[in-house]
Amino acid sequence: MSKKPAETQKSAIPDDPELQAQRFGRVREAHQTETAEDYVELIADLIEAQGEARVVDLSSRFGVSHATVNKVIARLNREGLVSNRKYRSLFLTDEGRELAVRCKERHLIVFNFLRSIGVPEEIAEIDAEGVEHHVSEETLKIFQAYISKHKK
Amino acid sequence: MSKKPAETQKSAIPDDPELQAQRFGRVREAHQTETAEDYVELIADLIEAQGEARVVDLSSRFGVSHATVNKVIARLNREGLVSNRKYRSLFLTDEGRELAVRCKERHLIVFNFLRSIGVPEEIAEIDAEGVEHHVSEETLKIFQAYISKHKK
DNA sequence: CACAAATTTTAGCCATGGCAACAAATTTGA
DNA sequence: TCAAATTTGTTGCCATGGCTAAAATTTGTG
Ligand SMILES: [Mn+2]
Ligand SMILES: [Mn+2]
Ligand SMILES: [Mn+2]
Ligand SMILES: [Mn+2]
Repeated sequence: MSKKPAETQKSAIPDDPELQAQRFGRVREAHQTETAEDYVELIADLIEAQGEARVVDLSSRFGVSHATVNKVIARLNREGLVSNRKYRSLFLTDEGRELAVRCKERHLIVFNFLRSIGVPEEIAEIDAEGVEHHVSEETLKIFQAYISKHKK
Repeated sequence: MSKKPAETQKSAIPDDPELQAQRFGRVREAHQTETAEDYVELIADLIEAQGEARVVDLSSRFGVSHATVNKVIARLNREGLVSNRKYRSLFLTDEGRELAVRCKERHLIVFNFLRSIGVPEEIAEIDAEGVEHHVSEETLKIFQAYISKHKK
């Protein structure tokens, strides 16, 4: 029953269970940090562009209710990424600011890479927003190298 | 306070709020379907490789408890992707099988693309597992074209 | 100032996907 | 055969991130 023709199977046989589990574990980890990453990135952008970041802005730019934003902000505060006082605009802690910088760099590399292989701008914007959280440092370096090599 | 030097800012000004909201909405949509995609894909692989897919296998390969697997399977059943009878191994519905095929194709394209730009095998395996869910059809076509052009 | 509008917070609800612990069924093997 | 081991299912807990509705605060206007 498990005697397949010894041909080189497409892939059929999933790899070692533990290896596979590690990979899925990595994806779950990424999901854990994803919200935090997008929030600090957008907060940093808003502060830079408008001088301050308000719940209303996050709400409209993320496309979620302000109640949701509040709940997430509470978590980020608890985790030391955001510092906020009641009814006042939002600030990043040092840690939050550092994370934002790293995320913006990464986001831009993913976006530029997609553009450089020919993905249309708006599509690249959409894909980058999700892909960024799942690209390893190694792959990021390769993206960066590719961009450098292919820019005029 | 909001008077920046009129230089060409890196990106600073986030784009139109509604556009941005659409992008994040897309990412949230992808997260909705992500679990289903990985499950049907793995179930299909297991059936192909071992003749059947059991809760135990999913549990060990995803690296989560069997209780979690059970809960997800219940949802996939409710959504018409998986058909299962108590204490029996798992099956895909026609719809589930179709989804699995599409997901495997997409997964493979993402993986092969990463390999073709020089990402090491295991890194490519890890990244592909997350990236696959956030790559648009358009980008996928570009990936595919790139692979075709660069295969020896 | 006073009051209306906008913003923020809170409360309470839901679905998903994690977990441990216990219960039930099936399979294995002595 | 039948007891032990394995597998599967169930229950109840938690955190996250969605929502609506209502309350509290700040802001802006007359
Ligand atoms: Mn993102
Ligand atoms: Mn981003
Ligand atoms: Mn995946
Ligand atoms: Mn996959």
